[in-house]
Amino acid sequence: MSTVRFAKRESILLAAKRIFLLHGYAGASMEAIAEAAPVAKATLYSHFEGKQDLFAAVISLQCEALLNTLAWAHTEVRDPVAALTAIARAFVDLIYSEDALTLYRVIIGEQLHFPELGGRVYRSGPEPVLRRLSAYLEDLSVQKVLAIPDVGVSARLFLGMLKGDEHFRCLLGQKEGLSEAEKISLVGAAVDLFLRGHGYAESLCAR
Amino acid sequence: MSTVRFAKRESILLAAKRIFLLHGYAGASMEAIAEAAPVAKATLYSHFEGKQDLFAAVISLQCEALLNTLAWAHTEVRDPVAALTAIARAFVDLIYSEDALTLYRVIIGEQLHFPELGGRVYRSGPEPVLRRLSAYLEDLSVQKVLAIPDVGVSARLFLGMLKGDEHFRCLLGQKEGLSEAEKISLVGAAVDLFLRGHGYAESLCAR
DNA sequence: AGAAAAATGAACTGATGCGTTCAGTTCAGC
DNA sequence: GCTGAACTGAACGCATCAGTTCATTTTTCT
Repeated sequence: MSTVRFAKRESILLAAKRIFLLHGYAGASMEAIAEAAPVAKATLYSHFEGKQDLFAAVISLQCEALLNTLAWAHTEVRDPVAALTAIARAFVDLIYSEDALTLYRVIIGEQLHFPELGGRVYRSGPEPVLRRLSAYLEDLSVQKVLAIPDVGVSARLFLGMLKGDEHFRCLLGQKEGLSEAEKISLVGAAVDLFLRGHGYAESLCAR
Repeated sequence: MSTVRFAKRESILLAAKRIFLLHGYAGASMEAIAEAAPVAKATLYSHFEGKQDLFAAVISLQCEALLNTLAWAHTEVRDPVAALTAIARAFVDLIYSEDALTLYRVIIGEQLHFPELGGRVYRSGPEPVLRRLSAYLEDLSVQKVLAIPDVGVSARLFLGMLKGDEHFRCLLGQKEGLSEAEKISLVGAAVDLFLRGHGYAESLCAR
């Protein structure tokens, strides 16, 4: 029956994920993965072509998982503050999660070895949010709520404010992640600056 | 005489830099470095304790070199557009340079192995610029040119816009770097949004 | 020139790791 | 209960690599 084989495969992927994300590609050994699965090394090689294949599978799965955590809030054109805050919050929750940071670190470090995985990672978070945000800004622009000369540029600037300095420090290991208070403060400041910068007067934040 | 020994040391560091930044820590072998220096392996070990020591030395040197490329433009309080543009441009030139991107990739990937080097890298670019910018914004705030509730937050948002999405794509290998036109456009958009967002009316950009 | 310091190159140790092989065992399905 | 596919565990081949050793040569300093 294939249900047992399937379970083995899942078990291998789970162990491989743990070990690859913990030690990086070079630091992970196939023996360690087999031991952690737990599965014989021969079994491991009957499910996957080799180390690279297994790594790619793990990363793809993790990308998919991360993308699924994205909270796609409804965006009401009528209330830009709430809509932008919701988009920003979903983005921040995603990219500052421990899972995402770990994934980013591993992929960035191994980017010369696996150039195609960088694209997969980008498409599993930043890109969809960017598209979503651009579409929303386009709405705002068409409906004359905001004056946005270039929707793409503005969307990038907005997401940049959210990922900027703090995220880089997280990647460099200088920061664990963002606390709830930090997230709220960051999102609030970014939304505020963004809306004011685009001439949205009704920004009622008291800061 | 020690001038020859010094030259050997320089030669080793140069070769080590090339190879470490090209292949990463794990992908670089001491034999390859010795061969590229060119120097006998024993000589290599007479200059450095071991692989980790050599790596740390290389990274420190590279950090120092990068920091020295930073163009510290004079910041005139009277013309925020020019001053912010200058700061932004220096920052963008630094963090999007091929050398910096390579360094970031290697250090981020090896961050679990060398946690202290992350701090060194952050202090060799982002941090000094952040401090400089914060000081300048403080000036602007004190002189009532701009209303800035929290200088630190605003500075981070500004730098974030410059490093945001594009930089992440560079780290992930999805982009080579920034063209001159892209840099100008990015800096202009960020300065514009930032100043407008802080109620600076005389922003005369025609965008 | 001669002594001392440094560099060379080549071999060697010890360890790790990828991937394979194979004889024996387990287990689902008929 | 039998059959065949999947799994096991342990060993093996082969390669790479960090770091050491040492006899020989080159260079530097006195």
